[in-house]
Amino acid sequence: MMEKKPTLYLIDASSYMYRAFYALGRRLTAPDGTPTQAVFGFHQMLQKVLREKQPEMLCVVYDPPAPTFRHALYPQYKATRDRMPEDLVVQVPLIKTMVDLMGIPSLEVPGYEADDVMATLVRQATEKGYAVVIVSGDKDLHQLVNEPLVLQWDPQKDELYTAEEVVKRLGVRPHQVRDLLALMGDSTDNVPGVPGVGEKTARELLRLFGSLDEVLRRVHEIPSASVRKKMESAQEAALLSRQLVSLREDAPVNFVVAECRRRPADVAGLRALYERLGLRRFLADLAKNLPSQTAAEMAAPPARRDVIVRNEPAFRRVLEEMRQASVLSIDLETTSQDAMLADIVGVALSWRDHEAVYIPIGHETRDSESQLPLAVVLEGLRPLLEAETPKKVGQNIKYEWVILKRHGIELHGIDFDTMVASYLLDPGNPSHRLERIVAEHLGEAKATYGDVAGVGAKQVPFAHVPVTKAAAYACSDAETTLRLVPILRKKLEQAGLSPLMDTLERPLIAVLARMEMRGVRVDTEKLEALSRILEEGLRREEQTIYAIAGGPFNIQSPVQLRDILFGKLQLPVIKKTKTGPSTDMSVLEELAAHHPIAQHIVAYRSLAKLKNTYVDTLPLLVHPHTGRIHTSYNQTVTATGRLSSSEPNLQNIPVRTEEGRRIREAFVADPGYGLLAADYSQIELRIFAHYSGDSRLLAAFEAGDDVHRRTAAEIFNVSPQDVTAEMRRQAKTVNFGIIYGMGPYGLAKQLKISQSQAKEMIERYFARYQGVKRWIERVIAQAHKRGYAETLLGRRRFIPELQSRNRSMRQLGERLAVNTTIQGSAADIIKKAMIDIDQEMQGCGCRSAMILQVHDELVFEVAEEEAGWMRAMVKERMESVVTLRIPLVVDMGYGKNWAEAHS
DNA sequence: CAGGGCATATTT
DNA sequence: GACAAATATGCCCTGA
Repeated sequence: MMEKKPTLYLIDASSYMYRAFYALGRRLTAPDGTPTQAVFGFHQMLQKVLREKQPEMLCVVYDPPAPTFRHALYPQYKATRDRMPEDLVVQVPLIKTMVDLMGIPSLEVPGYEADDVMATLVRQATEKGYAVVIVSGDKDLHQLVNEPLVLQWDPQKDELYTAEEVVKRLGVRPHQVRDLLALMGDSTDNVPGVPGVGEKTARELLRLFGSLDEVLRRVHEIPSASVRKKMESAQEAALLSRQLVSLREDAPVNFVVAECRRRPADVAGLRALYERLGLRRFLADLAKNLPSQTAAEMAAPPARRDVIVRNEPAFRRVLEEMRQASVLSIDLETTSQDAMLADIVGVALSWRDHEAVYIPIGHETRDSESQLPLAVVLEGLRPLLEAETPKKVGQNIKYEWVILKRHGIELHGIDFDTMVASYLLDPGNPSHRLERIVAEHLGEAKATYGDVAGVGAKQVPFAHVPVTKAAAYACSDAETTLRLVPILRKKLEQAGLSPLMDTLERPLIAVLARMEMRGVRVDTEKLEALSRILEEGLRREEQTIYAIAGGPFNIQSPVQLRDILFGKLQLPVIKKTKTGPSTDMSVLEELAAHHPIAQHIVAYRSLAKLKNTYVDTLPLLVHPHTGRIHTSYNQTVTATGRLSSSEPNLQNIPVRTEEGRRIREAFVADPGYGLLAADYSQIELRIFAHYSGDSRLLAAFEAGDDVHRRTAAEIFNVSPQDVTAEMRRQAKTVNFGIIYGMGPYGLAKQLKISQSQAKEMIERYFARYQGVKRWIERVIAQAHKRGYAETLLGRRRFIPELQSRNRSMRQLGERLAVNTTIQGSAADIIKKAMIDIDQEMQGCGCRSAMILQVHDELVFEVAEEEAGWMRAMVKERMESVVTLRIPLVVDMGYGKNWAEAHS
């Protein structure tokens, strides 16, 4: 039997260099300032090819320097192209070096463009019976597609161009592509084509005649007189164009199988290159995608000395060593991701690079015969953990803080959190998992939790992981965290983020931990009663809807609902989603005018939402021991610097509707306590006023006016006392819209007015608040220049969208720059207030506690006898946390439950 | 049957 | 496509 021949992958280098260069903008540079975004993008593309295709044979083909034979043919060839940007020029040799070091063959033939070289290799390889995949997104190369032997693939878009796909894209078969390009021309390469003939005409001509030669031979048969005339006068141009776009198959190269085989990578060379370019994370990529043994070794962590502590003498020795340490990395292994429910299974500690210890405690496996009791371990560690030194570091150390506190140990001396540091360095990054941080900043591959305990259905409790396996994992966590600290600290320093870390985010860790632990009391009986009421309402709406629809269906299924509304009832389609007509709230509101069913669906949805998401779910989250609800405050999630809350999310508890307020009534204070709610009044608009220095906006806040009323008076040109409720409502929407960068379209939709009216309203706003307009322009310009937006306390969010070549993406980037500055500064302010207030409360040993944060609001559970003091202290701290050009104002409310406190 | 994508809903 | 930041739920399809 004949062995199957490997497929040859030909990689079109230029197109990916350009694409990577422009796609990533100017964000990536090496420590020495060398731009690296093209190297980065090229690497990503190569990794994808290697990972997904594991090619045995491949070759990267470069374009040679101009001129090529085409310039001899037509001096203006590619004359309209800008010169390669200098920032890209310097990256080309880096990319070539990288390709060489990776052991990937490459070619560059003077006088012949990469396309011609590839065409030649395609011919030679297919003649020998090899299949070829052309790795490129370029449409010129479609002419080489020749199934089944020759295919084109674009790994970045993940599109495979078969002959059929080419027809779909261009409307002609692959062999007709060059004739199509010859007729229509190609503006990027300055190929003239036939003047007046575009893509449509060219395609039609080829459909009628099959080829350019036929078109020219039977030019008198062309049905349209004008096209006929154009063709007659441009025969020369058409033939020249065809020469230009035709790929030559006679480049002076020889396809030699052995020369296209992948060679082993030069590990040391790559390491040096990546180190120099500040792309250490690539080392970890390599380990995954290069089968080469050396590459895997290279990216594996340096050998680490793990000690498993199984008896008391060993534990005492370890404690003695730790007492001498200045920094201690700590990682608890437990039975749950939820710190309030987790039981300790083991403790990993590291205080010297490449060394760590694991103390198994609660493993239930065959190799767990000798484990120290939890109490012994905790009592042994207590003095170290409660002291300021050694300094404690960790990855999400709030988790350890809460668990230790539950065991009566208060962790002191928290010095660094790698998760928080990674977040501050790049808050837009969706992952701050340890393995990703290690890959990026240490260039090492690391086992994940899933690798050790399994994922999904196959996941086992950590206690069932064998001690040796658990130890390796836990030690690697603690030890890599320790080594990350100085590296991340330095990067924070270089970015000017150290003060934000030291004075805001790090002190906040313990504050959030205390809030989570205290939790909030929920009146489950009240919720159960509410559940029954909602149940009844749901049943009633359901019956009504079935009656109108003429039969039962699943109202909660968008698909079935779509069939009923737009099929059976023939209601007009207002807007569409990706999958079909939309049935969301705004659509149903409009449909209410056409058909009574719409309002019932709105009512049903609203009841179902409240019941399923809040009323029936909150009681399930009551902690079995504390009887309270303990949310998680996530410090490293949002791109703007806000906190988020989950399990449950207490930041989106309903407030607008009557039923919603009933839910807030179920959030109650303990007996002897009350709830104090304190919220910043108009904080985002105040920040706007502060930053912009706009005289009218500043005056409104200084006078203590109702800003929305003032805005209404300004944009409707009436005196404040003549502002109607409707005018105020519209002005309020405009004010919020400005913060979010809303355009005429969005405002029109929101206010249900015409787009021209909305446009006029925005224009009037900016005419009255010219300082605001100028500031927005300034912020956008600065973000363009720096590549990031910056908040009041120096938080940075990178905005790659600003470098997009897509206009709407760029505009999104500009809105992000404005909104992040405002929203992020508000987040900075309230975080600082939380720290100040917490410090005040810790200092006086009071019984009251901060329990909730909802972006511009803090909620406290206040001991009745402390209520007066708390009220004054909280207001004072919140209002004086920073000094802006206008005062910060805090509104307060007090009551037995959250609804009452909110007024 | 788990997991992911989508549509929808809630908050600031 | 058009207005920023989040989390949660139910449906429905995909793939083991």
